[in-house]
Amino acid sequence: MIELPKAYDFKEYEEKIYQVWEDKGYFKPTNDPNQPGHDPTVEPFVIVIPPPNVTGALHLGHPMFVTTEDIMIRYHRMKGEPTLWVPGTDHAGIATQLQVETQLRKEGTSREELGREAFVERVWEWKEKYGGEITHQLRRMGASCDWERERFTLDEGLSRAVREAFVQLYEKGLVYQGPRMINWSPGLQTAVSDLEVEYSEEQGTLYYFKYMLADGSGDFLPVATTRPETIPGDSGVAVHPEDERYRNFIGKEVIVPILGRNIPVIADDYVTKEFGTGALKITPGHDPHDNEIGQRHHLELINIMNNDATLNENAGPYAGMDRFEARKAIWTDMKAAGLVIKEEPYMMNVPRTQRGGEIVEPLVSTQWFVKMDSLAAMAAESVREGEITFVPERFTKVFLNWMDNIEDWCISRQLWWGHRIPVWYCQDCHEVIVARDDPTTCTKCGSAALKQDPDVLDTWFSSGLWPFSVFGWPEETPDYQYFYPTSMMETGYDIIFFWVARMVMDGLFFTGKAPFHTVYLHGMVRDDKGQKMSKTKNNVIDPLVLMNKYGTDALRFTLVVGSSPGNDQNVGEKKVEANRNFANKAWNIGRFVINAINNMKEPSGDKPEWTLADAWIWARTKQTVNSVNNLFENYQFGEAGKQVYEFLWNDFADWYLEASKRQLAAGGERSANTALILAEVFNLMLRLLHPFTPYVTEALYGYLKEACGLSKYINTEQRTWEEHLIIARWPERMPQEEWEADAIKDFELVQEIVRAIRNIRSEYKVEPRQKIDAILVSENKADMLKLNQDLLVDLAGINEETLLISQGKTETQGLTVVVVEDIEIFLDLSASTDGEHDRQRLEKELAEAESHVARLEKLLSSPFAQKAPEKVIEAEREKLAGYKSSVEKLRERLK
RNA sequence: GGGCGGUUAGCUCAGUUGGUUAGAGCGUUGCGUUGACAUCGCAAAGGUCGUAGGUUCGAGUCCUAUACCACCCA
Repeated sequence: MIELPKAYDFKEYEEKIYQVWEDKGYFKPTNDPNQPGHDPTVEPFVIVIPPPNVTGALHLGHPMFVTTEDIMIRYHRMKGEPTLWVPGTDHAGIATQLQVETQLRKEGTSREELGREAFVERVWEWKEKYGGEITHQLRRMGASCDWERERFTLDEGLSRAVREAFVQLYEKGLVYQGPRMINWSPGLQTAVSDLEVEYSEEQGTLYYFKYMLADGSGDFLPVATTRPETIPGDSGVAVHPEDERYRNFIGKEVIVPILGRNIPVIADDYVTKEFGTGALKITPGHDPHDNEIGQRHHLELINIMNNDATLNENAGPYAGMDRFEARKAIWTDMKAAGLVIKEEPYMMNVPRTQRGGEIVEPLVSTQWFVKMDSLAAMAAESVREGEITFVPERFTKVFLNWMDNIEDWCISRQLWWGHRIPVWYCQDCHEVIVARDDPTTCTKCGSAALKQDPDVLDTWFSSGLWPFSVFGWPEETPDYQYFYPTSMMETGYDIIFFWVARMVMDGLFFTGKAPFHTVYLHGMVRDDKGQKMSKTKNNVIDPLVLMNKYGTDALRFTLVVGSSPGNDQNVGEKKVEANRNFANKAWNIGRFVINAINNMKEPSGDKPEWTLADAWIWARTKQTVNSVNNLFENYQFGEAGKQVYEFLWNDFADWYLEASKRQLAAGGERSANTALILAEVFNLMLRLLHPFTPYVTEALYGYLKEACGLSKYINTEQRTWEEHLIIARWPERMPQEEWEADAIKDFELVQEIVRAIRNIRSEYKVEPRQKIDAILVSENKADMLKLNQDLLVDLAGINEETLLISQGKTETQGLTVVVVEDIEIFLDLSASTDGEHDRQRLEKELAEAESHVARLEKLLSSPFAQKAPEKVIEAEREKLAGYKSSVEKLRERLK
């Protein structure tokens, strides 16, 4: 006999269950292409994980994506499809390098002191030690991915893919090296891509000063800037060609303050006349817009900055100063020289690095770039052609807009941790060699004096290849052939450009195929007030804390239920607690069901009629199964989870379980059949719920299966009992049958009657235990109610001995009446009744019913009755009839 | 400047082919523990669905305008 404890203790189950799943190999795909008997025609469902970075800083975004992806994976696995979820992590160049550098600093050393080789070795050691942390947590979250296929972006195979990709791009002229304006991070000492720069609105100052004319006339052009330290790099001053104020300055020369160089005044309609003074200093070396203007007007490009953000010799007297120091110094000097007009406070957009947050310096530097226009065009076309669809759909536009306005991608990083750029420079003949395999001699002059480019590639360069590199590309492995292209890319909308865009471009370019057909983007997780979580706000919720306190299932359910795709999600501890309660509710429903099976009596052999409650719960079960299937097919997981929740709690537990108690006690076939229905409905619901809350459902399934197997009276052949729920068959749609609508309608009427009586009991403060005498009078429903009088007795606390259900008038003197449609319910509340109060209540009910009658009569005499579909009109007519008979009965009572 | 999302109960949010009394969780109020569940049950209060127009027999749902909030891109 199976007996469950009173409450679900997730700590007892989670780890064990995960271990069983993994040991049994359930995470591995069926129809494995590496095994004999593989059938290539069966389409698999495949997700490659958006690789979290190895630094392993866990946040709620992780359980968010794990839950969403795991739901899809478990659903497809239960549907019997070959299902594969490939896990892995990326090497996160900057983040990881920073971690290790911090560690080194604590040890009193540095990466420079260690040297490149020793440093990289240290990072690998670090990765071995801490890199498993994040994957360990993914397991805790219940991620059912195939750990034997786990990948890391710096693995040998993936590194080969990166090299292959680089070389191919180079050979096709899509990778080039050159001096271009990039974003330089002085603290990290590396270039970063445009996407890695974030702009923050910050209070700054707008400095107004004089650009003196070189002709000695004493005239000047007033110029405003937020960055006076870049003045030494100025090579022109621009005004709008139609600006009357400055028209006669165009073509003249002005003198760079302090440095005394002469530079031209040019006209360009980029200049906004209304901004500042309407005259713009042009620093082509240190501002992306100025750079463009500079190119248009062939202005000199002057680099005034060193890599550590100090000024260089081109800055004259300011050489050696830090950029912010120089800002003060030059302004002081200009004040002294009488060149300053004024300063005013100004909100400016400050570019900062995503990582570290220091101010990024735009400057011209020699870096490697990927030429994006042709790649982006391919990606955009693929999306426009519908080869890739977005869920929610609105992200299509975001994606296309980015693709249509793409800039070349700076892929070199001045880091040591990452994929080294496969480019060698011959020290003798200066030949540039780009190769798949490390060359030993120069291809041109044969010299062995080769030096590899010191830089590494942007981490995202390898992430873009991830959907196929994980399968062994460029090798045509069985995995690659079978599992690629994948099915689904699921990730947060914040990285649509980082990952999704690059994966699409790379997939199309390198494999000729879109890497997935669907992109599902989830929203950001915020705190319970809708604030972005951040360390500075101190509102970060640690998923581990939640999981330890409420269990994994509760957290998973919280993250996905009650939100819709692509929308941000507020998470507070209260919600997780509520869902922990739901897991416990499911547990206790299971306890009850299993207990019912344990106590089954030997059936008499007669075929039992189904009760109304039986018919109703089965009809509702089918509705739920069908609806959940629809919702899953439309990626509406939140709504699907909610419907199962509501079915289990409101229909199954609150009503059917209560109704079943007497049926179970009845013995014979009635009892046996009730136990079977309980078991079957619960079984189906466990299956629907499993993708959301895998642990508690798996535990319950095990007990249910065992209980059914132990019962002498359950023919276990009637249902397939798969060994574990994780691989149990998903409940497919069940066609609706004729009887269902009536069963639902009748049961709902019973529910209404029960609720009405409960309300009266509550209103009149009748003790819950006290049975009350009742008479029900109904012309049309008396027979149905008689059949189901047990329900009224049990659920509404009616005295079974005295209950009278009749079709016509009976003696009801002194009884309190409640009306539900055409049913009059007379209750003996003589102990607590109050004539006046009663009258008021009935008048209130009458008024309400009358207002409905009036409303519906008006509606049905309006054009609605001609134009609306017959089904809708009929429903309204029925309602009207119900209210009309209520009104009639109530009026009679009030006479 | 362009774009996207949001505005529904005290709070946080659902509400996907428009169907006519708008839902949940939490919170609040009242009652209740001898076998599924106090991690609970029963009941109650609480909403002119941002505003103004429009389409329609019918609008929280579609269209237009507008206000506010948030985000993305430049």
